[in-house]
Amino acid sequence: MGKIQALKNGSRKDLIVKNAAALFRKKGFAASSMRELAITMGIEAPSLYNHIGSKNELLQAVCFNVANRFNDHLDTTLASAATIIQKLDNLIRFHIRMMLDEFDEVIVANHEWKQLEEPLLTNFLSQRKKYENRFVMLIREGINEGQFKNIHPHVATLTILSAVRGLEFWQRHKKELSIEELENNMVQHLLKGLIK
Amino acid sequence: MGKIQALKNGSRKDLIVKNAAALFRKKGFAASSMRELAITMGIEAPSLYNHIGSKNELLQAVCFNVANRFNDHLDTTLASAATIIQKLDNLIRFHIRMMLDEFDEVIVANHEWKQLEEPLLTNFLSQRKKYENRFVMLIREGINEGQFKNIHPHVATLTILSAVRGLEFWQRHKKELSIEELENNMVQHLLKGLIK
DNA sequence: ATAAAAAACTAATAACTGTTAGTTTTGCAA
DNA sequence: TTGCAAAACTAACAGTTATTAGTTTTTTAT
Repeated sequence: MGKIQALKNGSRKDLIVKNAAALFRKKGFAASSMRELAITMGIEAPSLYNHIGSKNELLQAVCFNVANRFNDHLDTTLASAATIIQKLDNLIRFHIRMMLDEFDEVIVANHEWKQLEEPLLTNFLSQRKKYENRFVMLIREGINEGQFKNIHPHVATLTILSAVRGLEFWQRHKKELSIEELENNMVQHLLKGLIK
Repeated sequence: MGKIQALKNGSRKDLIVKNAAALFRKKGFAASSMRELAITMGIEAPSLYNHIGSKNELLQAVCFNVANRFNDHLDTTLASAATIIQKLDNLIRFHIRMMLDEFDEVIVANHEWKQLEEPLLTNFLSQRKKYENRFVMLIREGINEGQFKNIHPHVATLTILSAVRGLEFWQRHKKELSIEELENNMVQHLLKGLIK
């Protein structure tokens, strides 16, 4: 068997991580075996260990890559000169695009973080809590400035982030709606409501 | 070791299913072992098989119990004399209460249905699709009658159902808000929006 | 008290798990 | 063409898994 093909940009390890994300999403982390992952690469399971350290390391790579992407975007958005509503709009749209563009990775990070090992599990959870708190503060700011309704900011944050996460089930209607239309529909619903 | 204690109402099997739901929620189905489950019952793993047929049967019980609860409630709600908005309000509040009251079971059904075996996997998914379609039709009806904004009804359905499912992360703020206040906040956000 | 049924136990198995050690093959640079 | 590093291979392991078979204990009903 010949060597596996590398991506144009990225090491062989990156390709393994990408295939792992796809496999973990379909079957779940614990129900996925290294032998199955090896098949997607066209090699034997032990050969994977020329490129990676362990199965758990693959999950870590996926989860923290996703976390970093979200954290970086939140940094730049909150630091921008946009209005509160523009910032929130921007954040929602970014979450939607991440769900669609990095489908496997984001879903794995959302579903399988429980299987991370300490101290990474604690690290991941505290990062997520911090992210959520900054989101809450933005909404609280909007309430204080009189632009948002007096909705409990934790509830509003949960509602928004969860609604977007639900896009993992969107695949069925991809053709009916463009990404931009999808974004507009969700943003309108979450910001202005369903009732006329 | 004596016999395990039965619930006041319910067989020993029901208690096993209940403990299984709690275990599966905490660790995930595939990462949970029958030995761990046996420990929660205070017995040895093989003794479980005096009451149940297989590990997978436990997952089936959890998933289809939840599905039946939701289907039954949807039946009665849609058949009621309430207005469209009242029906939708009613459905959202039921989902919220199910998330809080049947925490373990609903989360397991939402997360671990992938591990169901055929033909039950297909059965479960078609039930869920059917449920979702009836939800979509209710919203479409509201749009046609001019009560709802012209939001793509599949998107609105996804937004509402996903937002509520996110209550699996709510535990942290339980004390700050009563269940009724939580319901009111979420319903207002999902029906009337965040922006004033 | 006794018989029957329910439910616990111990021992064992075959399949599968992630991972290692050691060896051979491959592909690129000289 | 040759040498070397990267990356594949085979064989194997120690541990865990769900589950079965067979036996003993416990509870229930008469």
